[in-house]
Amino acid sequence: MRILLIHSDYLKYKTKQKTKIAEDIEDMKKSGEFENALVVFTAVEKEDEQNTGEIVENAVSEIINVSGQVKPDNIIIYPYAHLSSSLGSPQLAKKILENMEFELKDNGFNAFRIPFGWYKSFEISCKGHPLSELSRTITAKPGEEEKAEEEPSKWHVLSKGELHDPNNFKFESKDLKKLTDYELGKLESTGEEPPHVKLMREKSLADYEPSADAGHLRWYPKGRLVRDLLSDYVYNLVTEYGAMPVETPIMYDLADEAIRTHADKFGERQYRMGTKKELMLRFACCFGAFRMLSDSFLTWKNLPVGVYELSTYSFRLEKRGEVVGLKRLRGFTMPDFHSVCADIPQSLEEFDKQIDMCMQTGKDLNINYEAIFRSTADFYEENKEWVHSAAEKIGKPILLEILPKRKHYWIAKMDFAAIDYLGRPIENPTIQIDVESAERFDITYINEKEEEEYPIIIHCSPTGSIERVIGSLLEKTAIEMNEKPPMFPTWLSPIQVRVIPIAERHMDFAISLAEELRASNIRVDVDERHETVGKKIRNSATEWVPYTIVIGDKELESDKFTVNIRETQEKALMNKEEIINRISNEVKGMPFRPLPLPLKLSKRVNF
RNA sequence: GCCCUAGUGGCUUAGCUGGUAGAGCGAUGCCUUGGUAAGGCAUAGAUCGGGGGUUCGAAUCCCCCCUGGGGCUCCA
Repeated sequence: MRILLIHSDYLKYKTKQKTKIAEDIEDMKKSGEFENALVVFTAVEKEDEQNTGEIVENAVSEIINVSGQVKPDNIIIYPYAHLSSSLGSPQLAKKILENMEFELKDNGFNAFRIPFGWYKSFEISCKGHPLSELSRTITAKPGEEEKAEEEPSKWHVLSKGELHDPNNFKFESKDLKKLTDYELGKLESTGEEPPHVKLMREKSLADYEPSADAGHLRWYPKGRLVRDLLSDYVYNLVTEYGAMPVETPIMYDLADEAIRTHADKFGERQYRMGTKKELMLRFACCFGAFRMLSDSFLTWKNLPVGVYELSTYSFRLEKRGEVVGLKRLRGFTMPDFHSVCADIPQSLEEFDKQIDMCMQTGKDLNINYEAIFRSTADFYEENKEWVHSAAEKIGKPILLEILPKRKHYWIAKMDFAAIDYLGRPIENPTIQIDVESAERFDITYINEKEEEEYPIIIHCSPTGSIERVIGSLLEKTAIEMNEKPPMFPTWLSPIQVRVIPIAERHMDFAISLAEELRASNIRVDVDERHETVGKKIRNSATEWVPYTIVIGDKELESDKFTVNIRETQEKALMNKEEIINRISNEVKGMPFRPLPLPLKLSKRVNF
């Protein structure tokens, strides 16, 4: 509930015209005038409907509090819808306002309620003292009993078809142990900053943009390249799986009932725009995908069918203190894949394939995932065998959460998490079986009996957000720092080969070598600055360049080059073909994009 | 959002209880044309996060705000 309190010399009002939701009133209530009045403009909001008693109580106590300070003769409850962008239903709103009036009278105040649902003219004279204009947001604190009643989830470790108590399980995987501790709230924090935050800036990938909102990043050319490569990777993966890439708007009109209901599930964590139309920014691709699917004609022959979109961007108004680095953003890019399945059995088949797809990304990106399977108790009981076989696909113990009752739109989901340097999970891929949205968005298909039916929808993000993938890769370099030099895999390295000419006379040769490598789809650059070889080698290393080639007199004479290999820290003698073959082999099957930077380092901008 | 903590050239930072900012890296210029993780010299670059206050005088003390980090809570 939103209220605006005006302490006025007088308030005059007159009803003019009825609206559809107008209450019936006696003639004497059609106009009125009140002196020394505390006018409480009030908007009842959607969320107030959960707990009307508490809302009335809190609103009244706030009004009494203010009136104790300004000492008005009258308190006027004035229904004023324009204070909120998320109004509750008129019937309930009226009821709440009536109760407020009653409570105030009961407390001995001269309270009066202005008629609801009429167009009214009014005139108010604000006193203008410091407390004469106040606004308040009234919320119902969640009742203690209500919280206590909610049954907690049951946690297990599922290993080789058997359930174990997480508190006594002998963990072989440190990562699963950490994930379990985190989920059960047992993880102790060291209070450090995750190392990827520093790395993303140091490597000129991304940085905070203080002129935007918190949690929105600027991406420098190298970072943009890495994002694009990962996007290409997911695109190739899901299209191979059969998904159809689409693109949908990033904002939606909350006047649409289905959009509004789906959006309201997200609560305060969304961006809303106070434009003429009440718009929200999407927090996932669901809105566009569902609207597209509900407008398309589906038959059982089409199913299962999937649409895929890379959400550049999704927006979530995460709480201020939760926004950190690449791990949790307010604007992020999420591969979002929705597949429509005829029924539960078909959705389980799809789920299995999507587990394979998520596992594949772990392999391709070389990120270790630990898995959590979550489902309602009902779903688990009915599909125990399938759950266990799905868990088997992970090939190691997983965490299992059984929720006593369904509280979200999904009945079963699997989340995959990477573990960061500080031992905390970064939630990456996810698969969810959604049993609510088809009906809400009126997505139907024609079954074999020619009847219209609601399908099951699976949400899947095979990698999780692109930013989190980059974050996980950076965290991994920090974790492995002592075992090997930090770097990206070659296919993701913004610069794959650096050519270093020793003196001026080696320049032409170096450039032509670079151009030949570039022609073989290798991202190569030339450090032709007037610096010592030692310094250029060092620079190349701090930029994590996998291959560095020094060109001097010897190289002009022979066809062999001395190549510094970052991964093994070896110096190898290779000819041009060997270099090209080695790199092509290393990046095989992975996307390629050309170097989006000047070939010559002297031309390069320092971000 | 709440609690704790921090903010000094592009980056890393020195600056004790108030006296008007010092360095390294980087950048630019000159010298060096060199063989595998920092060559030498010089120059430029700072409204000390912003606003207000206390004071003869504030990077330093006080208040408000912004931004970063950590914690709580939360991630349908």
